[in-house]
Amino acid sequence: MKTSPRRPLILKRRRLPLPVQDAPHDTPEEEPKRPPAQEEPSQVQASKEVAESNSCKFPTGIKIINHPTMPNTQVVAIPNNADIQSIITALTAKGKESGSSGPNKFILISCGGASTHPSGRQPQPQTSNDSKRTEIITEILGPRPATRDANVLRPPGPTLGQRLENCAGGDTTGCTLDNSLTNIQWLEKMSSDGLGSCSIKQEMEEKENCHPEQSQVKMEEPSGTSTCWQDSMSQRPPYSYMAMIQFAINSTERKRMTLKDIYTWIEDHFPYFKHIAKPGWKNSIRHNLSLHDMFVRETSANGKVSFWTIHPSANRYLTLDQVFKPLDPGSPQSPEHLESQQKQPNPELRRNMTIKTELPLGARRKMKPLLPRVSSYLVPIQFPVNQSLVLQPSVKVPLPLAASLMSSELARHSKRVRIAPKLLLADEGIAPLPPAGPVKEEKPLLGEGLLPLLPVQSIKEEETQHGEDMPQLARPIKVESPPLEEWPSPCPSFKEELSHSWEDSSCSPTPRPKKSYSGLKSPARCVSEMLVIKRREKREMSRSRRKQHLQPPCLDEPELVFSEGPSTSRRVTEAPLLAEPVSHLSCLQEEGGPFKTPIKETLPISSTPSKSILPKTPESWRLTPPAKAEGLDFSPVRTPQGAFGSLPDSLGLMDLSTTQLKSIPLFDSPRELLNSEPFDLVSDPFSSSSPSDLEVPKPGSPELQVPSLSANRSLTEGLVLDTMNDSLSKILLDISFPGLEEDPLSSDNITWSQFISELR
DNA sequence: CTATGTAAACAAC
DNA sequence: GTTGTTTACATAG
Repeated sequence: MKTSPRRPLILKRRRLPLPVQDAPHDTPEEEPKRPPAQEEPSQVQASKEVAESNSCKFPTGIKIINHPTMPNTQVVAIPNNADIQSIITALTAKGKESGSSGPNKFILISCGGASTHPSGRQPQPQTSNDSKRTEIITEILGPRPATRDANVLRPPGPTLGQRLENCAGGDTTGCTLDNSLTNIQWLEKMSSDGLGSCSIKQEMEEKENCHPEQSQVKMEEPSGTSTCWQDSMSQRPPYSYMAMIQFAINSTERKRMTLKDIYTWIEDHFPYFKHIAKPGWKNSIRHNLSLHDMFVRETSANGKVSFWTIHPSANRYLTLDQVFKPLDPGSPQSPEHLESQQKQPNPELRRNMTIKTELPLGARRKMKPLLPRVSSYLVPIQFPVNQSLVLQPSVKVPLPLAASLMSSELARHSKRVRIAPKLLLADEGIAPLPPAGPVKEEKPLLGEGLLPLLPVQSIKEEETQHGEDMPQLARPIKVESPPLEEWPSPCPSFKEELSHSWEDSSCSPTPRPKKSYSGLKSPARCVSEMLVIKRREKREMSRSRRKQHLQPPCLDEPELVFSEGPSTSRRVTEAPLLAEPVSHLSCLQEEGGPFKTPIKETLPISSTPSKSILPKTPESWRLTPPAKAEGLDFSPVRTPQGAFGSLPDSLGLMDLSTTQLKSIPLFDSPRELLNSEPFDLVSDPFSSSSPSDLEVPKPGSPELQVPSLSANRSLTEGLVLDTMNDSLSKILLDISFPGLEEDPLSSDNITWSQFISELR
């Protein structure tokens, strides 16, 4: 463990063949799949059903709730004393039964558990009454569904809503974050998502809404640095060009935009570029478009117009909204959100920001662009509190697996699982994924963190193996596309890699104009390969980074091929940080479907291997999920809008993808995972949001850390069991109860666990 | 080293 | 002049 105690999450995934125990197969598909798009709480009922069906198997009074935004995902509240293993086993069986269609991912939360915030102000536990609960629930549900989508990933910190509340309340104190956030105020105005062309307008509206001043006032930071809206305007947005491009493109329905429109969008949303930035920023935009494989240029039918699109596999569907989502329309604080998610800028950043344009570039630069990378590990889950189901205690399931898995495999493979919710994205990408580039071997963990995608080991192996030829060729396998819907988000982290990978793969099918990289890679090359290759190439090539590719106008679907056989493919899938292997697949698939991907076929091999060849992982997507993000990346989460439909998760994914994994501690047993303290999450909600923070608790910036979660949300640790992947990962859950904000109870933060317990 | 930003050379329109 | 592609260099982490 390297690391910082703070890092909350540790995920490891093991792929085990979980012996599916016999589990009760009662309910084949219990879960109704929710349309990803919908975030609404409608599903409650379904969840009940499911629970019931399954209930038998579970040992104790376990409650299962359908995840509000994640399809095929259920949240399982487990009593502290429950036999986790048995539960895991049962869930695994259940998941297997359900198959892809049913619930196959389970987020395990200890009821007693880890409560989120220390502070916990739990208001009152009023709870005892069910009625109360219901009320709460209803409220929650009722109030605003919308928010949820927005980002799934929220920083552990107080949610926007909370902040808002707090802030609104005038408690500045409450909003410690705000301060930092203030910098970002400008963001408030922008919300783009999906707006497409309209975005601007909205933006305008938003701007109007937000009176800069007002907002400032609200936010005001104690520090006194009053960041005015203006300032914010003048300041350079904390997003990389790549992230902004993604935001722009993803703001359109078709997910494509002309260069000019991209310029316009950016200017509209980030006044800095319109008024302050040097003209050269456009050159940078173009440079980024050309450089990053994730950006694919498509030509209109008539060939006259070229549109820039984001390669589906790489696309986290990050949008500004995702990055920070304004809870309420109008709520001014959204920006904060963003920041928090992304990384909170350190104090330094703030300073810089405050400084404004005048600062020399160097100075400004310090504000490192934050990609939408969100902290990946936190998996924000908003529970609209659906009805919880109680599973009946039943027999225990045998499960030795869990423990063993956890300890051994997990440890080894540190794969993270993302739960994504949809987050949003990735950074752009956000959040930059783990650096793909370098995927350093050293970091298996890391890698996962960011890019869960690739199994490190495998990669290494491959690397060693392949000299030049890759075995894979032989076995290219097409990945079936997992339903993106299910896991929309993720992909962020690897995104680039993916993109590359897909690109590569694509090559074969459709020879593109561009050069293919070293011979075509067979489609087979998998991500892993890609990575490997990447490394090598990078090393070799080291410097140039170019991508050459042109994308044919619309390809159809991409087919992704994995070099490895199914089993291998699995790995691959596992690898993906994002959400899950599935996600990866899904991503690929997703994309595949829609577009073929032949994108850049050729890459310059030698000379400038850099990006083109290598998958660019880091880039935003890494997304995710994801995350560094980009992605979102901001590269952020993703809801796959385009192909998939909008899933909220993209953001989260992105974020997730990003960094943190490194320091994740391993646990020997599942129980350990559950029990383990939430690291410092509580303290760092924010930090979590920001990768950097996460990694190292910055002593320096206490501010950032928010003491407690706000009312609606709480952080808690949990395990994610993905039956599709047979993986078990530890994660941080950022639970927010939309709508609760208002409710005192909620505000109190009922911890998730508490909440659950109440349900019981 | 990597990711990112910036500048610039060039090419094709 | 715009759009794209590449290189090269600088800088932060």
